[in-house]
Amino acid sequence: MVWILKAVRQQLSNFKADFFKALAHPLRISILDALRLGELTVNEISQRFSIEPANASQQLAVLRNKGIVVTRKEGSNVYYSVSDSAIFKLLDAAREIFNNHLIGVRGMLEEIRLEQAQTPKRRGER
Amino acid sequence: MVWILKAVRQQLSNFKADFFKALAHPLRISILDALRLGELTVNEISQRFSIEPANASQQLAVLRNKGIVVTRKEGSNVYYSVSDSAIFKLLDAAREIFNNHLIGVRGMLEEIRLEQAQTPKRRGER
DNA sequence: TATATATATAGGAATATTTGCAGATGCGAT
DNA sequence: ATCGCATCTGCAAATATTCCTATATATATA
Repeated sequence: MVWILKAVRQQLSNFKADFFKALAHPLRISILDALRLGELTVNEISQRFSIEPANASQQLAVLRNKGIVVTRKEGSNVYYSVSDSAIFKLLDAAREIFNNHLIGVRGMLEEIRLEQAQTPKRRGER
Repeated sequence: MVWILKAVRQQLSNFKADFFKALAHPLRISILDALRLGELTVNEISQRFSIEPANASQQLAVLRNKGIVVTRKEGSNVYYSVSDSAIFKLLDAAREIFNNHLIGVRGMLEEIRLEQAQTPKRRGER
C-alpha cells in the first residue's frame, strides 16, 4: 500500500507546481503586487498596466482558478482581491531571496540596457 | 525618466516570474523537498525518484541557473544543496497557503480519480 | 425596449516548455 | 593510454502557454 503514499505525495507536488505556475508570469506578479493595497476591478488593472481588458480578465482567471484571488461583484464591476495574506508572506519570502542573492540583477540591468538600445524611448513617453 | 522605474519594475516582475517558473514543476518541487535533509548527488536523486540521471541533471540545472541550488564537486560526484534557507521559508509559506485554503484539493481528488479511470478514457474529457 | 459598459470566454497562431534519448565531457582506477 | 562511472548538454517531437481577436453574458442607463 506504499504506492498510495507515493501517489499522494506526487499529486501534492503536482498541485504545488500548479500553484507556482500560476505565479510564474510577470503580469500576474505585477497584479498581485498591485493588490497589496486593496481590491481592484478588471478595468482598473487593465488601465494600470496598459493591457486589454480581456487580457487582464484572462490573467485574473488563472489566479482565481488556483484560489489565489477571490472576487466580489458589485453592480457590473468585479472586484478582485488576494484571498490570503499568506500569499503576501510568500511574495515577501521571494523578495528576501532576491535581496539575499541578487538573483539575476546583473542580467536584469543588461536586459534593460539591451531593451533601451533596441527600442529607444522618446522623451515624455510613458 | 519615469520609464526607467517602469522598466525596472517590469524587469523585476520578469525575474520573479522566472524564479517561480523554476519552482513550477512537480519533480523540482519534490527534489527541493528531498534537499531539506541535506545535500544529494545527481545519482541519489535519480534513484530516489526513479528517473533517468539525465533527467535529474536537467532539472537540477534549471534550479542551479536560478541560483536556487548550489553545487559542490567531490571526485566525480556533484552534491546539490539549497543555496538559502529562505527557499524553505518560501516553501513553508506555500504549504501554509495550502493548509489554509486546501487549494485544489477538490481538483486533486478529481485527478486521482481520473488517473484510476484512465484506462477506459471518456470522450470530451480533458 | 435599445444601447453602452464591464467582464468572461472561445478559438487560433506564435512561442515556450517538457520529455526521452544519444552523445559528449570530466574524473578516478587500472 | 583505455575503461567505467557520474554528470552534462544538444536535439526534436509532443505538449502547454501566451496573447490577440471576436464573441458572449450580465448590468446599468436612457
